[in-house]
Amino acid sequence: MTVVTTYRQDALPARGNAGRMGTVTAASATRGRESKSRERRDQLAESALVTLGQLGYARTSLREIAQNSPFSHGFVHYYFADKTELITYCVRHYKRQCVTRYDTVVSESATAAELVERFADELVETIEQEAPMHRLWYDLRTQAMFDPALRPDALAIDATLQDMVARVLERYAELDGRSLAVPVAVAYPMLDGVFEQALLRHLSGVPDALTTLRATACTLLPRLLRVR
Amino acid sequence: MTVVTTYRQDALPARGNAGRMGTVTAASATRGRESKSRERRDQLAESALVTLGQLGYARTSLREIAQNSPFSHGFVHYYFADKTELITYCVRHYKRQCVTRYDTVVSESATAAELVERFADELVETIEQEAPMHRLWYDLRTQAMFDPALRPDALAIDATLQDMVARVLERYAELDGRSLAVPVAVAYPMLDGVFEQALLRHLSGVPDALTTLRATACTLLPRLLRVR
DNA sequence: CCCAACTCTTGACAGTCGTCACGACCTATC
DNA sequence: GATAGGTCGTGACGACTGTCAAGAGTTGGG
Repeated sequence: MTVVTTYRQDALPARGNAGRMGTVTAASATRGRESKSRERRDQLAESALVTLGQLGYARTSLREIAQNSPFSHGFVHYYFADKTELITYCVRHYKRQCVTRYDTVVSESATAAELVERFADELVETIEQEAPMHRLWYDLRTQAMFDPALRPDALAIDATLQDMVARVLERYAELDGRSLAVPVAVAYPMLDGVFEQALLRHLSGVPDALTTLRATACTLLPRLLRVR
Repeated sequence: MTVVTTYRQDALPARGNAGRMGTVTAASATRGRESKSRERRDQLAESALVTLGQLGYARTSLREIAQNSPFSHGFVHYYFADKTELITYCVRHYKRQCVTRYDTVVSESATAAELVERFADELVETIEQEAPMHRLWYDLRTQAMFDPALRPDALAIDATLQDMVARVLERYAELDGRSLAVPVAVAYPMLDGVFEQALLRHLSGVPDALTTLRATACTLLPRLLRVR
């Protein structure tokens, strides 16, 4: 069984106005349709992300997504050709808002010590507020180990998250007047592993999972800089 | 919908001789049956682990497991009451043989430098030889974030793996005459994150994923010890 | 040698899944 | 205001799932 994966533009619906559409119609009307179409897709993605975060990738059916949204299950297949197309669109949609998570920490911290503290706080707060979202991300990344169709997205998001960590660490090094002891490509998986473990333990009801995460971050970050 | 989870002994089959059986039968025959029952369960687990490693937790059906084994799909339900019972039994079965993975590295390395080299080699070899097994483990751990029934097993296996890493690192510190700079509870998630990232990249066809893993391990381990 | 218990296979049931065709509704254009 | 096309809900199909009942096949004890 061979699977042919075709890349589709994010803005174009699956079957809606996907075909030839600018034949006679005015360009303005087409643009109006396109924007409305994207709007619908984003509405559905927003709703689907909640369900996906609750149930996980495998247990979430298209019907369940539709049921937890103001739309019907036929609506889903009108705007998305496939289940995987919906999923990847949802995760890309989530990615956009996730990247800016630590930007204020980077821009507002005046000293290295302050940056560490605020970074650790933000780590904890992220789990407290968006634990379902993050387990969904880990779910997708793990499924990418099995399904080749998910790998480009998983690797791309990983790269984006690594860039996010890079901005934090490089600003931290700059504030402290030192340089990074390990490349970001090493530091990111390390921090990610610590974060993932804390997420699992937090979801499992381990009481001090988040306080441990905070302490770990505070002791770990200084060790990522070169000894003076 | 409430789900009642009942813990079952590993040695007892689901419905086979699980009921009252030692009424008139000789105890020796009962023991013989028990051992044969466990043998059957292990045979099925061995076969199921291959399928699970190929398809992943969600995509693997009981029929698929049976089809890739010399047994029928009814056989599965004769020895295992539930799908989750089969899965957890399989993973426990795998856990037993995984723990001893780095024991020779610990016992045979004469110097700290040799231990680092052999540990890094073993990391790479593990991915090369048992990538499907490890993505299955990551799959199960991620599913535990959603399904509470899997959490005890996931946390238990994580603890076992952490103990394994602890034996390596403590021996490494001993050989080098230094002490660990970070507790093992921090070092394990770090190394696990690096390993997980390398596994994903290796499965995704990134060419230098394993050589990068090896280099990372060699530079990371010395940084886990206190400065002299 | 027979009978009973154990072992395992076959077949089927109820439910859910992704997918799609059909038709109703709405909107805008002539 | 008729009409064509975009938009979306309803219903159904086929495939697949976990689960279980019923009955063959096998084994061992009397």
